[in-house]
Amino acid sequence: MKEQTAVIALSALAQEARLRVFRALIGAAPDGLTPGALSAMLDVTPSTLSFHLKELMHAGLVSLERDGRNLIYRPEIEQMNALLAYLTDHCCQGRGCAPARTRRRVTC
Amino acid sequence: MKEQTAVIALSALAQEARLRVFRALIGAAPDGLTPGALSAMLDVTPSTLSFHLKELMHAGLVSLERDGRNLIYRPEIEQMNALLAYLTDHCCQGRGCAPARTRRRVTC
DNA sequence: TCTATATTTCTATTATTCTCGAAATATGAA
DNA sequence: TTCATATTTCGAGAATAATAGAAATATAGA
Repeated sequence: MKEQTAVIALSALAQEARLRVFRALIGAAPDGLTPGALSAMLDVTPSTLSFHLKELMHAGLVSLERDGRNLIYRPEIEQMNALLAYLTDHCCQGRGCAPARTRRRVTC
Repeated sequence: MKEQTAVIALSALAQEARLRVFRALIGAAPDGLTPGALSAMLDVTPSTLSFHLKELMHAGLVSLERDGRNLIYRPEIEQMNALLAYLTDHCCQGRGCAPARTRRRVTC
């Protein structure tokens, strides 16, 4: 992962409403959630929610599928895993500390 | 980890200069680095660097020790691990996806 | 086609964050 | 105690991000 990509992904998560949205999507994976459901459960106005979902999309952290009248957002687990790896890579210059010896990955 | 703590930690990392500082400290763990060394290697003015280090301290992502005339900053690995866990917990409502079956942790 | 529902885009306002020079503080050494 | 080095704090300007109402768009069904 490039530095700029990581900054964009971290910025997307570094906001209360967006972090709630992302975690709600993680919890609802792999089914996903509609903006309407998210708006109701997180008490965010539709236009504000839409703004935040766009940020998460731009960061590659969520994906979107249309199902008839409904839109379904889901978390992009691989992007999340790439971000986690970026944050912990090269720990202790590779020597000694047994970084990433056990790795946190989400597989769904 | 509380939501607010996670937002603060993510905000601390969601900025190019601070992400570079944090990763430099991860790479230099467990020895740590002085502000002078960081300022030189990352080409950030001392006052700007100090502002960013304060943000990272506030987020609990780095710690500080004085050694005579030098200050030594180090990454707070446990806070980082807590953040990684917060981001991936409750994936798929615990069922099915084998989340965190293998966990990314940095141990130094 | 017309209507209702779901969601996004636009626009303006408000709020927050970043940057860096200058001044202040802390330490060790002469 | 005076000086030099290292770093932080202060302050103000510039840049970026968040919010939500109103209008636009897209879909499905009557």
